[in-house]
Amino acid sequence: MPLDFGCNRLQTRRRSGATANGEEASVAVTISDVAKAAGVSASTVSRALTRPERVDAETKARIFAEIERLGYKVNRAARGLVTGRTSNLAVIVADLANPFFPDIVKGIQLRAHRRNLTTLLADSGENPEAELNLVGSLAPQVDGIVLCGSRMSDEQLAKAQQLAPVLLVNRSASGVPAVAVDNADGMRQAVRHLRALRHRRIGYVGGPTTSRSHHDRVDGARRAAADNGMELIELGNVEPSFGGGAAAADSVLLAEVSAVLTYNDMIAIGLMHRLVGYGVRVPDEISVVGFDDIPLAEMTYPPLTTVRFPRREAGEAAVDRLMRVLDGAEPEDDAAPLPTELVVRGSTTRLQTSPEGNHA
Amino acid sequence: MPLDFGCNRLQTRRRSGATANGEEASVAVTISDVAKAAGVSASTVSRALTRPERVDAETKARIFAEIERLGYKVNRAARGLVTGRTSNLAVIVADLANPFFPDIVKGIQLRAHRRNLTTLLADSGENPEAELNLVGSLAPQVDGIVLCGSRMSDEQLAKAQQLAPVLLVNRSASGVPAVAVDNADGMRQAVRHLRALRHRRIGYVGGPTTSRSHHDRVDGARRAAADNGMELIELGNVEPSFGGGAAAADSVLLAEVSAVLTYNDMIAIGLMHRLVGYGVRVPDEISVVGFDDIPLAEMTYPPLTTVRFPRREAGEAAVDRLMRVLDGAEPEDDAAPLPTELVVRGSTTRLQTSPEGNHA
DNA sequence: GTGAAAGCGCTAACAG
DNA sequence: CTGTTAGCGCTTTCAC
Repeated sequence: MPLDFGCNRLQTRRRSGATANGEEASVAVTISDVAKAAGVSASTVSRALTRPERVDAETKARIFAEIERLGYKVNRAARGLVTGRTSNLAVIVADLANPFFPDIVKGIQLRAHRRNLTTLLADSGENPEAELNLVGSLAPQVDGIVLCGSRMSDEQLAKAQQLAPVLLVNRSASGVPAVAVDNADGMRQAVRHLRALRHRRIGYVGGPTTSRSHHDRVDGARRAAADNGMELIELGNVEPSFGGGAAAADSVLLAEVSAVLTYNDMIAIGLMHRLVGYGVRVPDEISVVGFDDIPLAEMTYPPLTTVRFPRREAGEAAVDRLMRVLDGAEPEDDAAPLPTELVVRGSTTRLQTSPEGNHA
Repeated sequence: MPLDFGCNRLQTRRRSGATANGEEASVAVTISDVAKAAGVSASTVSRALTRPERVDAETKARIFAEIERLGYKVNRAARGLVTGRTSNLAVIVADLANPFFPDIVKGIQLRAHRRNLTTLLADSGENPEAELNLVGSLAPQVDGIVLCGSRMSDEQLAKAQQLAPVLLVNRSASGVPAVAVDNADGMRQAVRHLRALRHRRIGYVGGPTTSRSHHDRVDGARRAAADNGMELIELGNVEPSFGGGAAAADSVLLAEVSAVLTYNDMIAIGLMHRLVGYGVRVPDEISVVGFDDIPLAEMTYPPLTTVRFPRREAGEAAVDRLMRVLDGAEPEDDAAPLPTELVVRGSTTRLQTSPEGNHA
């Protein structure tokens, strides 16, 4: 654990004698500058900021006028020092470049901003150890940490929890608050969709077996297939990436299914890409369905039918939930999972009844 | 988990008697805890952390042992309060979901982490006003701000600069430090590539006219076309998005060019998508070249020939440069622009000499 | 080489 | 309703 050997010198930016007309005010106006200008004490200014109702309306007006004029901004670090609340929120994502995450982060920021929280973002590079280290170094500076797509083991997660209040997005572990998404239901919708399009024998290309959502998804698919009297051929597990999807193309073809479900969009896209390379026509010869509805999904050719994962909503829920936990709520009061939703685009089509019914 | 002793409000997380084997250590060990444990004063511990060479080796060893044992972490907010340095860096990006930005952010984080800086990330949603507001709210908490793809006007930028040291990535404005990328040279390489493939009459689909990089790119293309005796047909300007590219397809076809350069990859991808939809074969009937080399570029069919924009490097350079500025360097000492690099993939091909030389 | 003291900007009792 | 006081955790003179 690398210790921090502090920084060298360097000057703070300082105010430069805020003149009467406030033109000169350069930076770092403090609460006592405001107090002096408004002819009150620092505590009154502080109170005006934190408990406005306990301050005389007129005084308050004067204070806010000065705040405005001087361009005063509270120093959150100083405030945090005394309140014990940093008003900072850390977000750790597995890989920022993975199109799955940005919208979650945006959702988090949206809510955080609304609650006057600042977000510290870090990227673990899919590395569980790095992730835990990040938790360690971020923990002291934040009120809580949102882990998106955490790769940590349950033990590591437990350690992380000792360091700071933690909230999981799309992952679950007993005793750790989380925001869940209804993955199984998404798969159910996808299967039902294929059923409606007359498919009966379908494939499933799985994702990382270590991933909770993989299990939720495959279970959902199995159950739905059974419920609809369909045959589900499981085609193994691949990396949840473009390359992983491409690699699955042969198995898909070999399985002679008329449609294939995938763990996620990246797999679906890689798969379609390879299929197209083979000269297989999607969706005429084979329908494919993704999961997540990442932005890419509508840019492929044909556009991908997929299940929307409510990313922004999950991000928003994450900060709401985390704040509730900080305010003492039970981790157990598990809210209902966020709903998923099938998005039909061009990569699925109705199966012809006759086996050789496909003509270009 | 959150034990709330009678104390009405939130309690700070506190230590709970770190035992010899350090298992109990919960949180918030302070410098004086360490001092006490090591039998020295707080200032000595502080010194050991910030100026190790001024502390007796043996004492130091004892101190570090306790730091380790107790799991002490410096409270950066408290340190910042006295040093005037927050050790925080803000990054504001136009749109996190734009695949162009994540790698820049990663580069920034990499360097920031190495320098023991924490990154605060914010997304301006492409909105200049929101961006300025973010600068305002982030400024007091950071040592400097990196603006990636800033949408602010020069005036807004000037205001921002009053609030905190600012550094621009891939944008320039006089008096504002920036890390530049050699956009013009990238276009030169692209044009040269097409020339080598026998193309003579090529198109250029432009991006936002307000964007500096658009101008650099189109200028580079013009100059290179002239230098190589080629005809460059400018096909107007579109949104730098998938949709913008698709919208440009008709103009491209009408222009009867054998190859087309685009402002960026998203445009190129949208364009190819639409072209494929029309039944136009890429690259056999028309070659297309993107710019940026976003991850998507190698996932299209065919994979996109493009110019790599050194995003990670730009991010790294950004924090280096910003720190140098903070240490008093001149904003003018403009380093050389970062180099770009042509990446040849499948969307360009050699033009047949005979007009009807194309067979599938 | 080390400790004592002061204070960064702010909030939180507690008086008044 | 408002001012005074104390102190959050840390660094930094300044003595010793």
